[in-house]
This record gives sequence, structure tokens and C-alpha cells, in this order.
Amino acid sequence: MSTAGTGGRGRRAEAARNDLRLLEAAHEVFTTQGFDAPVSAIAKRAGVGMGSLYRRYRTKEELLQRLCLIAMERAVTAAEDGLAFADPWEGLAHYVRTCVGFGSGALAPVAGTIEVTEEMGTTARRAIELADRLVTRAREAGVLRDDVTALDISLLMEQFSRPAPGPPSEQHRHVKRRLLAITLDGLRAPGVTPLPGDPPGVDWYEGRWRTTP
Amino acid sequence: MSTAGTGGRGRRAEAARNDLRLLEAAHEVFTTQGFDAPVSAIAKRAGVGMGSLYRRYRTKEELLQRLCLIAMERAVTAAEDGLAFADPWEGLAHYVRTCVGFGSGALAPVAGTIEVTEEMGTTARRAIELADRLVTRAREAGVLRDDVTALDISLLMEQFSRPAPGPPSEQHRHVKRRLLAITLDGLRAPGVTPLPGDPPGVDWYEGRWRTTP
DNA sequence: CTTAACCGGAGCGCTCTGCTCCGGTAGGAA
DNA sequence: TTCCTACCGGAGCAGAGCGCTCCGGTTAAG
Repeated sequence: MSTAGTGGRGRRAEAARNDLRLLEAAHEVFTTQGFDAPVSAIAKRAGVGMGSLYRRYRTKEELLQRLCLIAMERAVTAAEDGLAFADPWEGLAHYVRTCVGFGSGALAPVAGTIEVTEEMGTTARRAIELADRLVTRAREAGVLRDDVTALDISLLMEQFSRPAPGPPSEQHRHVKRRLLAITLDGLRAPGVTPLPGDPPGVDWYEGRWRTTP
Repeated sequence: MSTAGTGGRGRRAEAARNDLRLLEAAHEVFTTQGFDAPVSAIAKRAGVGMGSLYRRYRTKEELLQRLCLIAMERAVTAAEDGLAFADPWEGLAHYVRTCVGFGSGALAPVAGTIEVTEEMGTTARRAIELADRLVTRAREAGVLRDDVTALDISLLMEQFSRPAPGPPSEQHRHVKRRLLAITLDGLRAPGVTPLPGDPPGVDWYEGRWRTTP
């Protein structure tokens, strides 16, 4: 624990660097190819051997859990940053753009296939609470259409984070930005077309994470 | 060819019924589970043996080609219906809603993995031309934001047709309708936020269908 | 120089896929 | 009714691809 900096030249430094590369590579691969991408692809992308990967994470599930947790923490940060904005609309937009930008919901398809750790549960609840405050504030300020819920917005971000077909490209990212701009405009008050039916229920949303095979 | 109706009771009638069930089942399975779903799942869902499936379609690729063609034809019909609307906006909205409804773009991830038949190419060109007219008409009527292109809308529909995680449910369809309503509102003129960057190019869009392994 | 921690990747076992093949069955002609 | 034949259904095959292990080579540390 003496020279644990990532810039060092010792063996421990290499280990720390490997861990960071691994996390980045895993995020990249999973968000672009889906969570059922082979583990070997992650190791290759990180420039690291399988041995090093499996010494750090004893199983693929463990790696996914870590990734989910990090994504949730980034979402929490984005929400806090959004709440720090004076303008309620810009705060919400920042939150949505940030989450979509780093692929917040890309790991949603993993729901129900991995165990939810206690830490993940805690962070998820905190993220939901912050998002709620962000949405409520925007609605009360009259800058968000009043028939949309925080859950709608979560699912919207999830939809935008689905892996695109084919190899990842700058074109895809660009198109996504344009589509998101359109959708954000659609979120602003007042909605021209009332949203159909009842808002989705929270219980259904959370139930997807239950592992019941 | 005498009693080829699907309601008959003979052997030929059963064959015709099987073919229809197969097509429906394949559409359902591929749009909800992705195009790499096992062929056996389709046979099971159609209540048909593997033998019957592979007697009708000699390979999985052939089945996918047929499905793509049908989807394109349905898109063409939706566009023609849309053009028949007197209101340019309602016409465009009908087109988008219909295509998203039957999962028009769900087969997009198949791009580059199957051979494009001549019939598919012809139909695709016709679909694009009709969509262009639909979009141009709406823009010239001033009911569509003028920084959005027909290609943006195609990609938007594609995004909405991505298979949802987990088992298919009415909840998912409902949420999708709500999100689509939001996005359609965002498409109406004038856009509050100008779309970032240049519109996507047609060559890139079509290039994805080239098989170059 | 010795030692042991740690890196990288070849390989194992297993699951699951696209596809084939054949026994059973039920229409149609005599 | 009886036989024939076309067709239906699913068990099974070969192969690909996966998660994961294990071990030889390398290099920092003592």
C-alpha cells in the first residue's frame, strides 16, 4: 500500500493499472456488444491476460456487479450535479445527457441474471431518490410536462443506452446525440399529445432485478 | 393448388397454416429476443417440428431474408397509408407509430450478416423514397422541425424497435407507447434545441448492409 | 543470486447452436 | 376398408464458442 499510484513502475503499480484498464475495457465491451460478450474480448481490449482478469474478479458475475455499481455511482453523481444547477430544466437535461453519454442503462439487460449485492441496492435507492427530486423540481417549476414520471425518464435513458448493432462508431454516437436532443424537446412542457395510459409502476421496474430461476 | 385456403382440413391446408404460424412465430421471437435467437425456439413457438421449418426454409438466413422483406413491405404500406392522410403531420405520425408498432427496425442488427436479395433492395429503395416524400411534405407544411431528416427518423424508429430485455410483456409495450409519444412531440416544429452537428449521411446508413467479412 | 509473486495465453470441459434424418401418422385413391 | 405415400415432429449430430483453470516464463524484491 506504499506505492499504489497508477503511475509507478513496480509490480503493484502494474496491477493497479491493469485493474483500471480492465474496468474501462469491460465497460466499453459490455455497452457496445451486450453483456453476453465473451470475457476474452475484455481481456484482449485491456491488453491483459485472462489470468490477471480472473485473479482480480473471481467470476464474470463479480465483474458485472462491480460495473453495475460504478454505473449507479456515476448516475448518483450526475443527479447531484444536476441538482446543483440553478435552472431546473438544465439540471434535469444535464442528468439525462450525462447518463445516456456513459451508457447508464446499458447494463439493464443483466437484470435478473446476477445477484444484487447490498451495496448495489443501497446505491440504486439513492439514485432513484435523487432522480425523483430532480424530476419533481423540474415539474414544479413548470418546465417539464406534468404527465411524465421519473420512471418514464429512467426507461427512456435505458432505451438510449441499448447497444447499437455493428461495430461502435462515431456516427452512432452522433446520431444518438441528435435523437436525444429531439426527445428532450419532447419532454419540455407542455406536451402536445397527452401520454397514453397510466404511468409504469415502480414495483414492476424493481421486480425485474429479482433472480427467480 | 385446389384447396390451398388456410382453413381447410387436408394436408396442403396444414402446410399453409404451418407456414403462416412459422412467419408469425419467427417475427415474434426475433423482435423480442434478437436475431440470434435459436431456430428451435421459433419452431416451438409455432407448434411445429424442426423438419417442417427446414423444409419450408432451407436455412436460417433464408428465413431472415423473408422476414426482412415482409417488414419492408409493411413499412411501404404504412408510408403509403400515411401519404393518404390529408394532414401531413398525422400522416407522418401514423407511419412512425405503425412501423414502431410492428417492430420495423428490429431486424436492423442483421445488417451485414445476411445477403441482401434483389427483391429486398428494390423494396428498401421504394420504402426510403416514400418516407422521404412523407417527411418532405410534413416539413414543407411547417409541422415538422426543419433540422430533422428522413434518415434521423429511420434511425429513431430503429432505436424504438430494439428488443427489450427480459420476457416480453404488456408493460414494455405500454412504456414504449409513452416514450414514442414524447419523442413525437419532440419532432414537431419548432425544435426548442437545435439538433447538434450535421445530419447523418445516407451512404453510411446503406453501407451497413454490405457483407464484407 | 535466489526466490516467489505475478503476468499472459493455450487448453479443458461444457453448453448450445444450426441442421439432418428417420420413425410414425394421417390424407387420398382404389 | 386397405394400402400407399407425402409429410409431420423431434431426437440426435457435428461443430463453434463460452467461462474458467493452470502452468511456463518473466521480473521486481530481498
